[in-house]
Amino acid sequence: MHRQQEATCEPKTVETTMKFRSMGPVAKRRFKDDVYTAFARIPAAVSNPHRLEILDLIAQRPRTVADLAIETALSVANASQHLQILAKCGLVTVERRGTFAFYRAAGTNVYRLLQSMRDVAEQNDAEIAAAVKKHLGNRDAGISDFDTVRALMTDPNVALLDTRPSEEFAAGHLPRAINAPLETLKSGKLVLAKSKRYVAYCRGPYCIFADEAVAYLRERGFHATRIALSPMDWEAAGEEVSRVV
Amino acid sequence: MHRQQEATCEPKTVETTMKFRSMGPVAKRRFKDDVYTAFARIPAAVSNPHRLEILDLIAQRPRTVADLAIETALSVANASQHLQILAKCGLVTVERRGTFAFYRAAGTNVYRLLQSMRDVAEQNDAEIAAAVKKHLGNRDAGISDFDTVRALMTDPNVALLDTRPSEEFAAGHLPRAINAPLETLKSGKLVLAKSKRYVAYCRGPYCIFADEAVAYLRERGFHATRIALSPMDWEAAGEEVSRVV
DNA sequence: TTCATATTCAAGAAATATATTGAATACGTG
DNA sequence: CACGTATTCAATATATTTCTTGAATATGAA
Repeated sequence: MHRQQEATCEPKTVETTMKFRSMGPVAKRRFKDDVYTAFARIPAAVSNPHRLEILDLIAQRPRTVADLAIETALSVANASQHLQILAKCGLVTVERRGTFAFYRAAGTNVYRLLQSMRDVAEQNDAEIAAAVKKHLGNRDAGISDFDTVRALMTDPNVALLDTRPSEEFAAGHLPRAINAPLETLKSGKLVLAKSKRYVAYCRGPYCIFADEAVAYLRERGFHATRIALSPMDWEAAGEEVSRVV
Repeated sequence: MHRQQEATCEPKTVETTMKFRSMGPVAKRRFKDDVYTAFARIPAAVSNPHRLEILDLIAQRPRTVADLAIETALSVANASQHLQILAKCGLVTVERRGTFAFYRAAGTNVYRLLQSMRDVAEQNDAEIAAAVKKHLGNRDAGISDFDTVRALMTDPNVALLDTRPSEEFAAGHLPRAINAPLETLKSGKLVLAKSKRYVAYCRGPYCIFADEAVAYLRERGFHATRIALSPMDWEAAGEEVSRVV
């Protein structure tokens, strides 16, 4: 609820609320059932692991059905069905170009929903921490504090590395970040300095692109760390991301 | 994700990330499946209309199973099962006193999750607006802007009315609000003035307590409007609510 | 101890969600 | 037009969720 409105002290509900007609207990129950059933559509849409993964992926950049099917290891038909469920309640939008259907996240409020789900999951549900620990051990996803990241962005001794694929970098990255997926690092095309501090980020705290990049750099004697903040977090907080034109 | 951390520029992930071992494609898929399955527990828990209603109710104040069963028109056994699902992933906590089990919302982050679900639902899913309109017509839930509410709270010509039951008022209300459920208004125990502006609130934009109070007051010639903001919104934004001791 | 009450448990039926399969549609290209 | 490709549709089998029912447990009071 509650998109912020202009601060006028005179509430503007006078005439509309006038029409309120009181409901009997049966009508009240029907009303509640209808409203809660309607609202439950949203969590139902994101209550499936595959749809969560799909949303995370298209939050990074628009993707076609076939793209998503490959990345999520689903059949194309199945991916299409999941996307339709997401589209039906407005979480994603489609743009059709020729035979292709480009799906994208409907808005930053969708990402904010994902954020607050993760927040609750991490703080309240021990089983989630266990699932992550099982695969990644005690690894720390790194800081996600905006002021710290802002400081890193302007520090001349720091190089911010966006370790995601170039398409995602192009669709939106942290200001001053350099696109450095593992392949690019391995290719040796980037000139690195031992005197620099490399700070890597990727899609978020549970993405391992940044971990891979950090491990690679450290093995070669560079100073590298990861942060948990993603460009989506940055944008969802109202900050500007940079795009490749 | 992303609880804010202290702003230290030196990331503290140095040793832990050191241990990162790269995964093969099969391990990566297993990792993603595990993580997304774990995270999906949270939306799955809130994807049921009855559990949404239960959460909304215990966000207002702790309640027993029997209480909730009555308020939601569920059988006690069914309500208990729903509560256990919510408890299993940490959305609610139980405190047992004698034979009673008091369930309460686990924290403000749970309410924030509900908020962002509502936000997405309202902005992205037309079917939800339709469900509300079907029962309430074009009624406006009123402002939910914090600065405006702050101004109303200090305006001497305005009386803030908390139209919820007294138990919920006691558990937390907006500063300077007066508890005025419909029954209390009808009882005539409250001294009202035509010169005052009455501003009513209740559990949130889809609660009709405030509408009922406003309709009652207007019929009797008082100046009354409703706002959409609830004490939970107020508290979730980091503001202080008042409690009855 | 016996009883009443609050809650939970367990088993089964009904409803819903999901993945698979193969076919259908729709578009661009030669 | 015919063909290849991207996507969607429709039907089915399977798995999961939900509600109901009746019993079980646990606590406090008589």
